[in-house]
Amino acid sequence: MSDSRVSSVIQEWASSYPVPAQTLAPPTPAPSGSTSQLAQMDLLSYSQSAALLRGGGGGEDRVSEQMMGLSYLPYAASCLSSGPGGPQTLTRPCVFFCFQDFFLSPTFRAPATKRSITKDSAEYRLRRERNNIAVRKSRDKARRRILLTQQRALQLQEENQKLQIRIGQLTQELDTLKHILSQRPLQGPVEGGSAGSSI
Amino acid sequence: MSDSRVSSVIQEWASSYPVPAQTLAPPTPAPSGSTSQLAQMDLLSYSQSAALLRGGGGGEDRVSEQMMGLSYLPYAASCLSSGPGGPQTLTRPCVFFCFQDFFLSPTFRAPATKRSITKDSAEYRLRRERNNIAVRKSRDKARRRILLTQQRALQLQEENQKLQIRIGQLTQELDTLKHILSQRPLQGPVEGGSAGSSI
DNA sequence: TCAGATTGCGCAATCG
DNA sequence: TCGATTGCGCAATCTG
Repeated sequence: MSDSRVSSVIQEWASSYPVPAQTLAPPTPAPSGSTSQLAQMDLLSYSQSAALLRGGGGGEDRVSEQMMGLSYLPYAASCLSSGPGGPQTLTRPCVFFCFQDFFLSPTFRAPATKRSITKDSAEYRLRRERNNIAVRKSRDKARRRILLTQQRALQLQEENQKLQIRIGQLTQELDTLKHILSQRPLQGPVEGGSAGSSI
Repeated sequence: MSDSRVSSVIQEWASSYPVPAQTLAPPTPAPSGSTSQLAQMDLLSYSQSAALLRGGGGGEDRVSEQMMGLSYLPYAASCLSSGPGGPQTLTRPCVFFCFQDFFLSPTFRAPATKRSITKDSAEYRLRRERNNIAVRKSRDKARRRILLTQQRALQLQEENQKLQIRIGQLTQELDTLKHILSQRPLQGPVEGGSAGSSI
């Protein structure tokens, strides 16, 4: 059921020793043919692409537009996770490749916090459950946000129409008054009323 | 950005998300009931809740609001879907109930699509892969839609401010004209003499 | 009945 | 370290 992608050992190592992708991963994931589409995505570190996707509205649009037309095409097999039991293909092979010999050496000890991460462990289940709760919470939040935005757009549109109508009324009234004024000579010579025409 | 363009875009958007006006009202804060909140969700059939969630924006808001406080808590076991192999509880029993005798009768043959559904089968993998593609496509679409909605809301807000300013200008101009007219007798006072203020 | 489209969910990676 | 986000796959369901 669970599609574990990267072997847990490597996962531990990866999360424990975050290596700047741009420095250690001269990825160049062989942008040949079928894998090039994902390769583009990989050229951006997660933080970079995430920043584009989240904060920068325009940026998000740009990146999205680039991916939009192709992102739902089947992933290249090399980018897909292999079977749950089979050997895992790393998403960022370059990073791990360089150091896995060392980190997988017998002298290397995983940090204490990572030791108990086994799919069978209670620790793992606890973490998973906590994350699942966080995910549900986050998605609820997102749904509410989207809904509020939609409602706000609708309200703004309605208000917009009302304002347009109001402008039409005011304009017409203004025209009427201007017409009346144009028909009424300035006169006022009676008491020297200086009806200054300010308009 | 011209009004018409924004409006048309909004119209298009609104038509794809028809939200009854009354549902836009602020959601009622969910009557306090600890267990009733999830239960209420269950009382809605999938199609009903789906209709609310899709078409009725406000409805989704209501339902979501009710669940919001609890939805990210761990699901009760009874709320989880049964195992893939286990007997499925129909979400819309009313519909199928009426006909299940027929469809489950010996003379009824399970459709070909159901026969070959094994996780090992190529048919299964084919379907999964197609669905994965569809999912990616659908989510891309949703992302774009959300982005467009956000952008439209911003545009409408800006346009609204401009309209407000315009209304202020027109109102002031109107007041000025009215003032002028009030100061100016109804013309021809020389021979008419009846200078009645018409405004 | 069928195939694509949606949607809720869990997992893993990553962010903050 | 831990909750919050996000992309993804799965399964159930909807839709035309």
